[in-house]
Amino acid sequence: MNIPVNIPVKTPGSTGKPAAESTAKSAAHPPKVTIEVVAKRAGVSKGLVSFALNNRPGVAPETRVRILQAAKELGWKPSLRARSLSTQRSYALGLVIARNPDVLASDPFFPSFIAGVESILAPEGRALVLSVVPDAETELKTYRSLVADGRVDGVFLTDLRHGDPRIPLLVELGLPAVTLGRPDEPSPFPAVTVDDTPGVMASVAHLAALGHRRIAHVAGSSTLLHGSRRCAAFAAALREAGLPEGQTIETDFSVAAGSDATRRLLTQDTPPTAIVYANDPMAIAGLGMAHELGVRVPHELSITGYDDIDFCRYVYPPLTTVSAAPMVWGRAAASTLLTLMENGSADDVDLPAARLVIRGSTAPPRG
Amino acid sequence: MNIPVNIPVKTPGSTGKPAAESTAKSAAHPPKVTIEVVAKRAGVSKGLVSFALNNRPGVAPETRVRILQAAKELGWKPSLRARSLSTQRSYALGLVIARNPDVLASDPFFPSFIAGVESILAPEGRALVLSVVPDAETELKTYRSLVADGRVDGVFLTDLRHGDPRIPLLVELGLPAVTLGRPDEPSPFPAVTVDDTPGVMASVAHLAALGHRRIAHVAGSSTLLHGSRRCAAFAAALREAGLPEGQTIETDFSVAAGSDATRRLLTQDTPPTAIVYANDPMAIAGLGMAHELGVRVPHELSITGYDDIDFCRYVYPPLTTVSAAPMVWGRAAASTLLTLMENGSADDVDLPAARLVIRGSTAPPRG
DNA sequence: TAGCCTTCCTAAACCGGTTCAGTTTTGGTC
DNA sequence: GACCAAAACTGAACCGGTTTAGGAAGGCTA
Repeated sequence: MNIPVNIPVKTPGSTGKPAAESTAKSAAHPPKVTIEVVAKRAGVSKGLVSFALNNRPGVAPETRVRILQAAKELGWKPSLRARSLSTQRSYALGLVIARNPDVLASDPFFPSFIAGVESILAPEGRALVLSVVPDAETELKTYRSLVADGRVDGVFLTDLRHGDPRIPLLVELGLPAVTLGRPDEPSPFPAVTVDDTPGVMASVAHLAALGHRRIAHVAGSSTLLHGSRRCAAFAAALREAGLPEGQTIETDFSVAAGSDATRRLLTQDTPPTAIVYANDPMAIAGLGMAHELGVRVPHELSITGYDDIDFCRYVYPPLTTVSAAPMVWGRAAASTLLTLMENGSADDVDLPAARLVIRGSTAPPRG
Repeated sequence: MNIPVNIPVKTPGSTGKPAAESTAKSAAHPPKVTIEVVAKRAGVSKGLVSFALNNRPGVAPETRVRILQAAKELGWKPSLRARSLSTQRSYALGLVIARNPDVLASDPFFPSFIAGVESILAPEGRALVLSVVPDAETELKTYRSLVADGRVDGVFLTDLRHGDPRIPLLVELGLPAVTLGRPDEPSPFPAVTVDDTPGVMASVAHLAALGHRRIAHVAGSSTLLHGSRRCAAFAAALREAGLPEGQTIETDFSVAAGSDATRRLLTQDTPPTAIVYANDPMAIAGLGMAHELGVRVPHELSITGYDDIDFCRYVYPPLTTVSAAPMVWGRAAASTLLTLMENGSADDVDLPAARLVIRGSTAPPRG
């Protein structure tokens, strides 16, 4: 049953740490280049090398040049570990994700967000320490141990919740942070926000303009700030359009929940003619459920999502959705966090509001 | 346009590093608990505390107890940074992902894999350092700098390629690693594998049994080992079933490419009656394209995917696919890497072969 | 009682940077 | 030439552990 494909030459038990030697000409120990060696070469004390490196005042211009020259010749890079010990910093940032693995897997937000973060951190020589934990309790413990171990100098706070306990915790721990979105209580941390209200309102307005009167909402978890905010935006938009209150079903943002909610909505006596989903994965699941129930989209049911994930363009019909920009968000958050740590303060950043992208999943009702 | 929602009380510019003080009773400096303090309390030298902590021989049993007791009373945890400096280890593991952001975003493999990795690392006090880079060249540089900075003690090697340059690089750098899958050339590193051949072959066998004779393959990138292996398995399965060679289109695993490939296949004079996709996102895109072209699935076209991502169950018709188990993979890889670093060697692990999951997207042809 | 191991422990070096008190050099002013 | 301040630089302490050489105490053999 186990078909061997290209099994490499390897005697059992030979797997192991590769030998340290790399070049053939390694006669003795490859002499480690430390700040001492550089100092000697440049004919100065190691303290001065340190000064020159971190370009601080008090080093004569020509001496500085000589030192940097020596460092370059020797190929010296200061030891991050030694530097960490004396500066009490780790030159790394942290991201703790507390999510049900299923939800995490179907949500493309984080991969993109992280790609954005990395694009800023890498050139700065900062690393990203990632933790994925199963629940909120473990999450708090994780922050504590990240700080206790001095693993990170700052963190990204995503998936804000009402009265988020992480904010006082981080304050207590003295850990700088950036919040993705604005917390609903006083926070000392800079916030990077994308206003998602206009996008949701535009979705509803778009549906209303098409003639829909019974619009339902498959919402995300109301414990999450953006979940309840999108919910509020939905209700406000209905009022604004002069429509009656719509049905709302709260979910955990998972694909399975989106599917279930859709079934419940569509198997009623008077089903809605349009459904606004709080994220794309649920909308796609809803699309599947509609198919299964024989409800044609968009002719008998209009559907909108949120996020504009890659899939949207390629399901059928292509999904009308609201375009967020997680990569941009990641970049902004990383820049802000770096600024905060460097200057001791950073301004909030408001990214351009997410915009409605109209595709084929919405049409006038009973078309 | 910018609707303010719960803007917290905050004077501009007040954002900044939160004050370090946490408890009200912080009279003077909160006295840092170092190994010195513990040593003093236990009435021994700090060297001995170190010995006791790392339970090494040469400490009298009662003394050891006294030391550990003192440490507990003082709430002492050894400083990771200091320990890093003297042991030359970082107690962190690395994962470098080189992927087009689009592909990365639609592929739920990594989130799940990482969740699995974390479930093993966290209890061991190890952190995961994640890098997402745009291309293979940057990837190599990233490994170099991770080592140069001593950020990680070992790495996970995913998305193996033919004659993968990362393997000799890691050997040169002396960095322990675990490969996800077996490289096609000698490798000193332990491999954690899931044999994907049986799954692909089962897919084809299943389709052949249903009566399909024109089966096409939308393959992944052939530079990736698992891409070309699945391709080979596909061809082999056709031969085994006594079917003629099938059409194969190579892609980059992206949703867009899956959609395009499907259009090309279906708009031919004699289109296939079944398509085997190298991953689920492409299969789902293929499903969308089939709908768009008015080709009914599964009646006029059968479709199979690979990975069994969450979506599969919720699209319509639900997708027949091959179930991989990225979380289990993550766990196995993390365990193996830890073993390797502790013992200097670790055995290969063969995880149970991925299995075919039959759902609604496959049926006899021209039903 | 000397000689020799063990066992338990200490003191100090070490990892490789940063930082600061203080010394030497430089240059300007009267 | 004396005086002084600023600039340039050194030496040593420091971050907080690990590791090693070696010392003291105790037990065993001859």
